[in-house]
Amino acid sequence: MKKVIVILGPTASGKSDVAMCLAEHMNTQLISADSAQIYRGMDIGTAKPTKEEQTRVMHHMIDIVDVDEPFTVSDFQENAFGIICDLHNYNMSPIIVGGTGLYIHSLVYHLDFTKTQTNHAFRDKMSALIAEKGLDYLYRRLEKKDAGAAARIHPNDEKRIIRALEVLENEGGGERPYDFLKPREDYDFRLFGFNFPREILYDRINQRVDIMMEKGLVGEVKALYETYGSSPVALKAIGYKEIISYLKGDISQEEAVRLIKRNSRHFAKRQITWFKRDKRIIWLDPQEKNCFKNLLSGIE
RNA sequence: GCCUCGGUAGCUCAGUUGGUAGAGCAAGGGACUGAAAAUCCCUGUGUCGGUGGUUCGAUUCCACUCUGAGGCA
Repeated sequence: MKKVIVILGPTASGKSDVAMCLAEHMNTQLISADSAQIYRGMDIGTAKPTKEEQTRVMHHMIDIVDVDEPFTVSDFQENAFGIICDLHNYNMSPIIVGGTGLYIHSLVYHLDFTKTQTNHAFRDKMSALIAEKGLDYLYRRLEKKDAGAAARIHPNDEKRIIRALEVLENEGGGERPYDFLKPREDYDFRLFGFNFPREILYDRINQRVDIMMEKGLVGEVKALYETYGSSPVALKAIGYKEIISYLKGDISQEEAVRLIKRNSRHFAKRQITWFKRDKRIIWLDPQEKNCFKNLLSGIE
C-alpha cells in the first residue's frame, strides 16, 4: 500500500523543522496542512517557511489563494489528494505537515463532504434571521429537518447550525451519514505527533510571538488590512485579528501581543485535544535524543 | 521600638454583622463533516499566614506570633 507520512502537532512544536529534515533525508516533498499558510501575504503571523526553506524542500499547499478568496477544507482535501497521487507516481512518499486538525482529518479519515457548497448568500440570510428571531429559532428549524444532526450540534453553535441548514436546504443537500472517525484504508498512513511538555510549549509560543513582532508582524498585518479591510475570514486568524484591533485603536500594542500569546496557547490546547483521540499517532518529544531515529524507524 | 494598613485560588482582589468562600484574569478538560488559527460546551478543596483562646461552631471576634508595605521616632 502506498505510504503517506503525516507529521502533526500544536503550533510551535517544531514539527516544520523535523518535516523538512525528513523530506531531505527521504528525498521527497511536503504538503502543508495549515489553514492559514494557504493565504498569500500571511507569512510572519503564520510562521510560514521562508523562501530559502521552500527552495530547499518543495512545500505544497502554501500560498494558494489571496486573503479575500474563499478556500475550504473540501478544496484542501481535493488538492492534497491530487498532490499525493502525483508524488506517488514519482515514487515519493508524501509528507503531510500541519496543525489544522480538520484538514488532516480530511485526508486520514473518510470525510465525505456533501455536494452542497458554501452559499454565502444563504449564510447571510441565516445570520439575519438569528438577529431577528434568535438562535433557538434556527436550531428548532434544524431539529425539525434533521433531528440527528441537531442532536450532534450544540444549540449555541451558530456556525454549525447554519452549515447544517445549508446542507439540508440547498441543492445537492439532504441528510448525510455520520461517521466522523472512519479511517481511510486505501493508503498506509504513518502518523507522528510532535509535542513538548505543556510549560515548555507555552514558553516557545510566547517567545515565537515576540519574534514575530520583531520580524514586523504589525507591518504585514497593516498592509493586508489596508488592502482587504478586516472582514475576510483569513484575517480572523490569530495574530491578525489582534493586530487589526490595535491598528483600529481599540487596544494597545502590548494588549494585542498579550492576546496573541494567550489565543495561541488556547489554540495549541485545542489542537492537542483534536489529535489526542487518534490512537494511531505515535508521539515524539523533540527534546529526546533519539527523536529523529525513532521517527525513521516508525516509517520503515 | 511604636502606630497604621495588608496577608483569602497560579495572579489581582472581593466577601462572610461567626454557620468552612467567589469574581476577573490565568489555567485544565472536551466537541468538531465545505468559515476550522473559525465556532461551541464543561471545570474552582483553596491548610481564608501560623499557634492558642472565646464559642455548639472561627476564615470572620480576642491574644500572641510570623511576614509585606507605609508612617512616626
